[in-house]
Order: sequence, then C-alpha cells, then structure tokens
Amino acid sequence: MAMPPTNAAIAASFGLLADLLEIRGESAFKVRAYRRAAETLGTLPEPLAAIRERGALGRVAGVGAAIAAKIEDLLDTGQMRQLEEIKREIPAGVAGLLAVPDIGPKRARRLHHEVGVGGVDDLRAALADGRVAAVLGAGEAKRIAEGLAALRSGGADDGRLPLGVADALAGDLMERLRAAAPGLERVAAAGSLRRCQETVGDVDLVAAAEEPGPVVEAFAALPGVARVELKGPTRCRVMLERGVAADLWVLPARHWGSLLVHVTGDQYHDIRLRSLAIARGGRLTEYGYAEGERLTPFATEEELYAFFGMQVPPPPTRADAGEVELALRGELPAVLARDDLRGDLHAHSGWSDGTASVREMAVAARDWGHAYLAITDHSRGLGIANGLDAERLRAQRAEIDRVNAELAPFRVLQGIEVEVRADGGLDLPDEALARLDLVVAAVHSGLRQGREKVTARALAAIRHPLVDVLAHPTGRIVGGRPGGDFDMPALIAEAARTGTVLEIDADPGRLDLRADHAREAVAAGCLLSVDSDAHAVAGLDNLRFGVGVAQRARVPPERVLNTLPLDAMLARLKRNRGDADGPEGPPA
DNA sequence: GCCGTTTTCGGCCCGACTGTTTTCAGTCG
Repeated sequence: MAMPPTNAAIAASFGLLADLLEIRGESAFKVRAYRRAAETLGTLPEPLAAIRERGALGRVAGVGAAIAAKIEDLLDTGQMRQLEEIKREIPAGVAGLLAVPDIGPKRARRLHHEVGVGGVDDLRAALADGRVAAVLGAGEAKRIAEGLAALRSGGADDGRLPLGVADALAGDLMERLRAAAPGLERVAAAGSLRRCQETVGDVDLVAAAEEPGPVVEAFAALPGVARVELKGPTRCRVMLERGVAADLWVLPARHWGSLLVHVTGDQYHDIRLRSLAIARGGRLTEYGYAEGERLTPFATEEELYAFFGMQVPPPPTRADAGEVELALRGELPAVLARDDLRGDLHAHSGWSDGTASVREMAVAARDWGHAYLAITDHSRGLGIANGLDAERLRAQRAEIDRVNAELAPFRVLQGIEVEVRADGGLDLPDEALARLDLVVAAVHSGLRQGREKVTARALAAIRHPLVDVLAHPTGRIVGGRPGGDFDMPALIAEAARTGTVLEIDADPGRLDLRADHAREAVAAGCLLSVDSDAHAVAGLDNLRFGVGVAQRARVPPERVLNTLPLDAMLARLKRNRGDADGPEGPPA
C-alpha cells in the first residue's frame, strides 16, 4: 500500500475541487466550504491519517460529515470520487485560469465552454489567434492578455515574498508615504504581514486621514510604482517595479479600528465577526457596526472587539480556528507578547559574521528595554570566516567584561553558536564551552543527510550537558531550502527530557521552530526561547516576528526562557541545574 | 457543505473599483 497522501496533497485536492465547482457554477457557499477546508487542512500540525485514527476528523474546523468522508476516501484510495468526476467534465487546467488577474469563475467558464480553452497555455494560443476576442469581445480579450502578461512577469514560483522581504518593503513604502502624503495621521501594515505569515502575497497597508483622497493620490505617485492597478476615493492598488502588488486603504481616524480589523483578516476571521454583527441585527464593515442608518465607528481594534464582548485575539491567531469562541468566552490563553521578552539569547557580533561590535549590540538591546543579551558568535568549524576558537573566545571575554563594567546593570552574556559536526560532536572542546555563560548549538551543514543521521546529530547535541539551547532546530530557510529531515517528535521529546531549550529563531528568513512544531514542543513540556539571531543592530528587532510565531502556536509566556529576569533565566539553564541529565557539567 | 448565546433548518460578509449590454456583473481583498 502506498503512503497515504500528505495534508498538503489533500488540501490541494479540496482546493481544486472548490475551483472546478465554482467554475461549474455550484453554490458559492459549498465552494466556500471546500476552499476553507483546503486552507485549514493545509496548515494542520498533525497528519490527517493520525487525526482520523483518533476519530477527530469531525472536530477540525470546517470539516463536517461530507468532507470527512472525502478525506477518508483520499487516505484510503489516494483519490476522491467527486473530484475525479468533475475533472472529466472540466479539465483541471481550467482551474489554473483563476490565477490570471481579472479571470474569475465566470470568465473561466466562458473561456472553457465557448472558446474551448483547457488551461493557461490554451488561453495564450486562443488570445493569439483571436478566438478570445471573437467570443468575449476585444475589450475583454485585451484585459485578459494584460492579466496573463502580469502573471508571467510575476516572478518565480508562486510569487510570494518571505516575511522579512515584505516587511522591509512595507516599511519603505510607509516611510515614503509619510513624507509624501498630506494629512496622513497614521499608517500601518496589515494583512498577512501583520499576521506574521511566513510568506506574503502582496503588501497591505492601512492609513488614517480626514481626507483620504490626497493620501491615495500620493500613494499612487510614489517612486517605485510601476503602474496603478486601481484607484478610488479610499482605495488604491499599485504594482511596484519589483513585481509586487501593494494595496492601500484610507479612512478617517474614527474608523481606524474597524479598517485595521477588516484588512488584517484573515477572511474567515472577518466573516465570523460579521456573522456576529448579523446576529445582532446589523452588519460590520470597515466603517464600523451599522444598524439601519445608524453607524457605530470603531477608532481602535479594542473598541471593536469589546463591542462584541470579546477579547482581542493576537493578529497571528486570527483565522476562525477557534479563537473567536475563546475570545467570546473570555478564555483566550495568555500568549507571549513582545513586552514579555527581557533579553535575547542568540545574536552575533563582528567577532564572527556580525556587522556591529559587542558594545553596539549591547547598547541597542538595552535601548530596546532588554536586561541582557547573549553574544553567540559562530564557532570555527562552520567555515564561516572568523569563527571563534578557544583562544579568541578568551579575548572576546575580556571585551565583554569591559562592556559589562560600563553598561551595568545591563548584562552581556558570553555564548557561542557552536557547530554540531557531521559526526554529532561539537566544534569546541568541553573546557572551552564550560567557561561560557551559555551554549547554543546548531546544525548548519550536512542538512541533506538522511533522516537517521541528521536526527542522531541533533539528539547528540540535545543530550550534551553543556548545550543549553538548540538553535533553529530544522535549519529551514523560508522560501528557500526545506531544512533537514529531522524526526521532530524525537527531538522534542528529548529536549523535554533533558531540559534543553528549543529556539524559535526569529530571523524572518528562518522562523524556526515553525508554529506547528512550537505548539508540539509546548505540549510535550519543552522550554522555548525566542531569539533574534541578529547579525546587525537592526536585526535585534527580529524578535517581533518570533513573537508572531509564538502567538500563532499559542505559546504561554512562562514557557519562554528569555521572559525571565537575568538571574532566574541563568538558573534555568541546563548547565546550572542540578537535575540535568547525563554527567555533571564541569565547574564554572 | 457547514453550523448553532435566537437556528438541527435556513441561513451563509461586505464594500470598492472597473468597465460599460449606462445599472450592474464580475473580480478582488
């Protein structure tokens, strides 16, 4: 028997089913149900086969009896009968037309039925020989051709940006908008960027201004705008020269809260909120709560949620995945907030591949309100120029001592990001590691070794009595390499057993642990850290992304080591605990 | 197809913008 299909594959089947049914003209509500199931299934932390074993398929949000039966069909046979049937009627390629801007279900249906287009390649040919224009008219054909061109130039892969790239782009746009837009009172990033999704499709900005018009005009005229895709009194969508779309919504400040909620989404969260409004006899829009002629605007998100008797769900948790019910009952669990973090346990300086001095990093961390910062430069074996050996660590200690004398009570801790070698050993002798305040271990090389080998290396590091933290446990790069094929349940269990901290590396290019792994680690009893992995002063602010991951994983603050004050944090390190597993560490 | 602090049936989010069969359907977020 073949391996059962992955959650991603099952999600893709439901997504395709939704697209094809929509093109066929089925009930929009049925389509929405399948589409929502596809999105939910694609992000579940546990394989659907395992969920089914537990008899819990029906408890997944958006999965009822009919969808559960289709999931079982897929798990058992690798196929879904309904999908195979509709594919005989509408080729799967027709669903691909929906990816073309300005082609929705209605145009896709006409293109398939009346022009005989079976996919994007067909469409290109039908445009070229005039068949599209003959059926839909010249105007429609021109519009579709432009959409197709935009699709082709839309960049590699799925065109989504890693979170960090999108964040930098949004920051840049907002800065230029502040300089250029008259009457702009506030501007902020919303959408998937604010929800700290790992990748971002396009950049969504919201702004407040008593007169939205001039702000919209200024946005459309910003340098870097390749073309304006749509523009009205309160909204504008532009395509930037680098091939990324950016959307702006502008309303007067009294609507800020409802606008921010509306654009932050996600769409299913918004729909739930609007259902709550309907239940009260009104409706919720980006302007506020409307009942008949009367509008109650919300200047803040807090006011909007309070109106419905809810707590405010952190943006990364807004997905209608149970957070609405919890917030209504006042039972949202406390999750890590940015202000809970009192220090950072993983950062680099010019001693290895960082760009700032120890002192510069320390001053910046102190200015962020932190009480401590661990400088964890690379060890020599990574092959990174300038990795530290035992001798240079001694020299670095002298510099750190000087900085601490100057900046007390702020404290710089001397650590290392020590390389886990191909044989599972560490890159520095135990005597050198023992002299440090803490040790962060990392697997950087040999990530493509097989599952057994990489897992054994990581387990060896976790068991080492002088390893306090396992950095970026999977080694994945967002939008880049997938990371090692680690047996994550085994790593998590061993980290819990030995008291080794698992890191949420907050570098937006890493976000590692991912949210689902972080959730499993919390469930297993692990202690986590949220660290910037900064290589420059500006990188210290990465922590907000790590906090986003922790929030989506619903990590409580008490499970994050660096929420503790310095002394309590140090006392919890494996090396400083009497109950640590294995041989006693050497005396400090 | 899903779902329940009015519901196990009868609902299902809402507005902005575009192009133009010039009153609204289609698409999008």
